[in-house]
Amino acid sequence: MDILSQLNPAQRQAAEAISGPLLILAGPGSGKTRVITHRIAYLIKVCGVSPRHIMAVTFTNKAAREMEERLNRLAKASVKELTLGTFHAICARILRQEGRAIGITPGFTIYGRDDQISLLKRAIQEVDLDPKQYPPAAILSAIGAAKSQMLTPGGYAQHSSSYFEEVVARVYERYQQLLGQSNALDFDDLLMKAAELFSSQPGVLDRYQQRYQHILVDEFQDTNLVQYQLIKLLAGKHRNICVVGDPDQSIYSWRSADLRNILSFEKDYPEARVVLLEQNYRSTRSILEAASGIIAVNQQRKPKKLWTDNDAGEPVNIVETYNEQEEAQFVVREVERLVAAGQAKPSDCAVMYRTNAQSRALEEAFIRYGTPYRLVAGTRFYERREVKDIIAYLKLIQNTRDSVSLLRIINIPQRGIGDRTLSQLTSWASSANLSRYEALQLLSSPQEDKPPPFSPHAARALGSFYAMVEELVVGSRQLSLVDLFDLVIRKSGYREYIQNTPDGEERWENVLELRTVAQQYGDLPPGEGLIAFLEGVTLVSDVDGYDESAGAVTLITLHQAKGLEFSVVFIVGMEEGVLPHIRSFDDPGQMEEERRLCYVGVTRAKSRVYLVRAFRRSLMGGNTVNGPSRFLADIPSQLVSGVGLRRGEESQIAAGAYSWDGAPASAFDLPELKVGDQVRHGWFGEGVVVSCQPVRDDSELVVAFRGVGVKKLLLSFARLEKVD
DNA sequence: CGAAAGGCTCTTTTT
DNA sequence: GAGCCTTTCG
Repeated sequence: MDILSQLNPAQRQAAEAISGPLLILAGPGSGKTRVITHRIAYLIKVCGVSPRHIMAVTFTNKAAREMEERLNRLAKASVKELTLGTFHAICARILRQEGRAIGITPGFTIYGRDDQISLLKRAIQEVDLDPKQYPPAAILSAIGAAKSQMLTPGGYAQHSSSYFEEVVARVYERYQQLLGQSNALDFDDLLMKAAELFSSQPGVLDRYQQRYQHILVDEFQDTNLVQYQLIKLLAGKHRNICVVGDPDQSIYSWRSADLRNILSFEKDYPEARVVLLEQNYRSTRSILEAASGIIAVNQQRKPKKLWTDNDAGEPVNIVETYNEQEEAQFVVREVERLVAAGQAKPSDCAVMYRTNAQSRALEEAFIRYGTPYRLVAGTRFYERREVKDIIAYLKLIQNTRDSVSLLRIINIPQRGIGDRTLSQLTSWASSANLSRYEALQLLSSPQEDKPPPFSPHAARALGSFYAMVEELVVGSRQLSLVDLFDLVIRKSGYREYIQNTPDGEERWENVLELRTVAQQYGDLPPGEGLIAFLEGVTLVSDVDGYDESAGAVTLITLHQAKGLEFSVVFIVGMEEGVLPHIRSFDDPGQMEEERRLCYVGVTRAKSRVYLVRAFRRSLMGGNTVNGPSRFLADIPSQLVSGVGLRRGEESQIAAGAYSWDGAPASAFDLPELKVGDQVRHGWFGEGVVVSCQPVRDDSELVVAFRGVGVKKLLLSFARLEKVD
């Protein structure tokens, strides 16, 4: 049987070139995932390579899971021994195994973004800086950038060339100390320490080089320097390294992803073969050409010629609405229309946006219309207070030095351990050179040479907290994860506590949902289950939970949409300041990235694309009027059809293509209106003009409609009729 | 010590 | 509009 028989010639070439370095430049929809899975299956089934000797790195856990499923089907062999996962997950595994060699305890805790921020706040305070003047988020991103270039605090300090960087250097150093005291590694440490391990321990490196005869990296355009170094080290012996990417889909530069990795690849591996995958199997020709029009404007790119055998399909729809509510309403109604016409199922449709905040208006509309939807990220399940609390308990049990978790829950539920007691504990512990938890331990044992500073009341509270955690720690050694979970709830009194807060029942439900997650680790031995669970909940990404079979419309950020595909794609917020985002305006490089983001969105679509913008949008409380996104102008006009466009743009519309609120689509003469005039609206009925404000080249009206209420409308858009 | 109220600052994207 | 922090009061 020929595993590769289903591939086109270029794909086949990419799958077969198993020895030596290989760079696959894969356009959107070109069957990239297909190539990777077939390549691995080919390695295993045809070339007889043991899965043990293969490492495949994906961008998300979900991608890893899917690849595993596909391989199980394709190779019909156990791929259990395959090393498959994200850089972070793979590095965490390696460090638990080998970290001792560079002073890392196997039971380390992984700090995610929120933990990082909270530890960073403390670090900033401890070097006597004001967290208000130096926002933790800004410092965190500087430290992250440093770590992605493998700069230690010392190394960073040497390079620092501005006052801010000197500040960062000081904070960075303290922050690393605090991490060490907590026996914790942050996200970026996972990569950096793994690279450090391999650079400093030739013996360890040698073993791993021996093992990984074949290495594959997906989404290579979004790797950063540490990640590049890691694979360079690992592939150093066999040099069978295959990287797959598309420079036009590089959208993570803010996370230190570096497109230069693709250039470096050809330099570091001069013998590398390059395969281009240019045939698109996903999209209609109109969609592909529209996307090409958008991306072609970028200067920093190699032109490439994507093509497809698919039909031209429908034009790309450009839609203007008045505000984000109407934008959302348009989306929902259009979905309903497509569904009713039998042209799509809800699950075929996705709504994409630049920022998470945009999902709110959409959600409200979906709820109001009763149309099923699924929000990919936003749920942010693991960011909920109650979920974080329980996880903090479990983290503390697993690693009692974890100061972030300890401080989070030491007084939740309230145990009478207030700020004062806490700062006493902190200074007492640090003067004795102990972790806070060790200090608690000392407090409850009789031999004290340093008298603890606490009031009897506080001492009792601390003592009973310590006793509780100790009991939980003991439990963790013998109980299954779920039993431990229940013990935590019982001993802490968390259920009663959370149920008495606002939205208590809903919060409790979330705790139970977390419990269900914990159940999935039931077959692991006690300690291992806990570590695996904690690692799982820390390294999850939002798309990981995304289930395409849910039968609902998908609401998703453009970033998360990378790698997915849908029949029908709505991109909302096609406005200057939103997409492209305002923060990219003064940086041409960032602007190019916004353009790539738009390109990623459009190329997710198989058959229909709607680019929707709102004339007015509320942003952070305020209101803004945004012009249409510059990207819209870069789509060849013959590929476009407009809906609900304002006057002056109507010429582009295929006449009568769409009338989305039942208003007569032909009434384009703008009536001259003044306060007090009677008007009729196709939707709201009759009303009276309350105010009339000029906005740009237009007028914004406030109209009181009989039996409907007061509405704000845009003159050119509302299609009002004057009633005499 | 803790709850409640008021004031402040941000809001890009995320493994 | 929300979350976070500080202040204030009981």
